[in-house]
Amino acid sequence: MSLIPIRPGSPFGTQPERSDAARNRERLLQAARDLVAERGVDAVTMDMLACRADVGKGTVFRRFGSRAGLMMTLLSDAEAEFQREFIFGPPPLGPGAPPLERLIAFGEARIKYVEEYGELARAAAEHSPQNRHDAPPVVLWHRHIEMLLREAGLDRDPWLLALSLGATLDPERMLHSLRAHGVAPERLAASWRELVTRLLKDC
Amino acid sequence: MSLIPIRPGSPFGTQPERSDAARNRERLLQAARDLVAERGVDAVTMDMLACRADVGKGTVFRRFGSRAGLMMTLLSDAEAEFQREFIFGPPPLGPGAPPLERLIAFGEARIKYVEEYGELARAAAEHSPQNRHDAPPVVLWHRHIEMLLREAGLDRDPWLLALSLGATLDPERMLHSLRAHGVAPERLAASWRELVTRLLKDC
DNA sequence: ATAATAAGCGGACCGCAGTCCGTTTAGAAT
DNA sequence: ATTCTAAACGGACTGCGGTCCGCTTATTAT
Repeated sequence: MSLIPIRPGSPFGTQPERSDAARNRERLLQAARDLVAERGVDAVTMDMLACRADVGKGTVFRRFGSRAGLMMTLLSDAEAEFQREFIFGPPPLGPGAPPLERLIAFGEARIKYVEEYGELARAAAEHSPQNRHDAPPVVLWHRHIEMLLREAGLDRDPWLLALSLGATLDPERMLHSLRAHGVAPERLAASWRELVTRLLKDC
Repeated sequence: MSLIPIRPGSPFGTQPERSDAARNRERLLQAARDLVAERGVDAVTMDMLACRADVGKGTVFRRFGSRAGLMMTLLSDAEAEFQREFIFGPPPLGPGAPPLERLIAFGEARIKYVEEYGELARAAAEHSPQNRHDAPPVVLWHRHIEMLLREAGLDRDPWLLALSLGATLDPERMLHSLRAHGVAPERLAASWRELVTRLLKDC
């Protein structure tokens, strides 16, 4: 399902999960989606979730590891879809277009993603620089930007430059611009376009 | 003392703090510095601080408002010094040099700042997008970058562009590169130089 | 000196994320 | 069907940041 397996599911040799575990997982995911829908991401507590799903608290943490892990799980379908699009999808986001256009499209797609899932994404990164910067999806985005920079001929430490560009697209930061400062998404997109266009000029 | 008054001190008409309050503030700051020195920022808890300073927990929070507030207070001298340097100090960091050189110097200074105070700065921004992005010093850095961009002739939404550049210099992010990935500070500086140089080319 | 008062104080208390460990149970082996 | 065992479970417990509120005390006015 996800291109990068975010949670438990099924590495290879491992036997399938027990039936009660599967049932509880479904109950938990359903309850989590309901709670997020009716109260907002930030108001959902792990106790609340355990209670609503009618399981013990230990079960919640066994399943998701942490609050951030729960949020990642809730995001994983959207995340997988996003990954599919920029890896296999049609240009300009997917392969086929020149790198500058792909970069621009990548930024625009991220902005839309943050508009829709920003709160979840923020909660999925909270309380751990490790999760924030080295979670598999983040590393993948980073590598993708780095690859596009290389393709565009930017050979001076593209890894760090990709980190800088990634910082611009950070969910918390963009969310803050959008919500706290009322910046229009189109303006964010225009600024991103301007930024990468200038960066890649004459390479 | 600080150019931007970070904590309580003395707005104008307010009478000076009571003597016992002053004494407790000194005790708290001394205890906080000691604890940070001997156990590291992340290991210092508010209870621990209250206990070491021999005051009640309520007093700690009355003084600093939150853990982040405490860390900001511990940073305020270094922060004021940094502000002085890029506002009034000698070029290329201070006024007098061309904007590109000032930008480069600003990034370099921030990198040194993070090397020295990164953990404190990270802790000062934790648990609140509000504090992270709209704290007075952050706003000041942002304005400074924006001003330099304008001076350099970059007139397409310099406010948002400054936000992007600021994101690159974010303490948590740089700290993560430095510590978790072992990136040398000189490499960070070189990447920053490359980034802003390309951005300001042909303006 | 005494009284009045507001700032300051302390620590019990709360909510939340995350852990621990004794108990239950699904599913395999016989 | 019975036994076995490892996975799963549940909820009491811990640690931390942060709040609340009744008590204390420095300071000012009389």
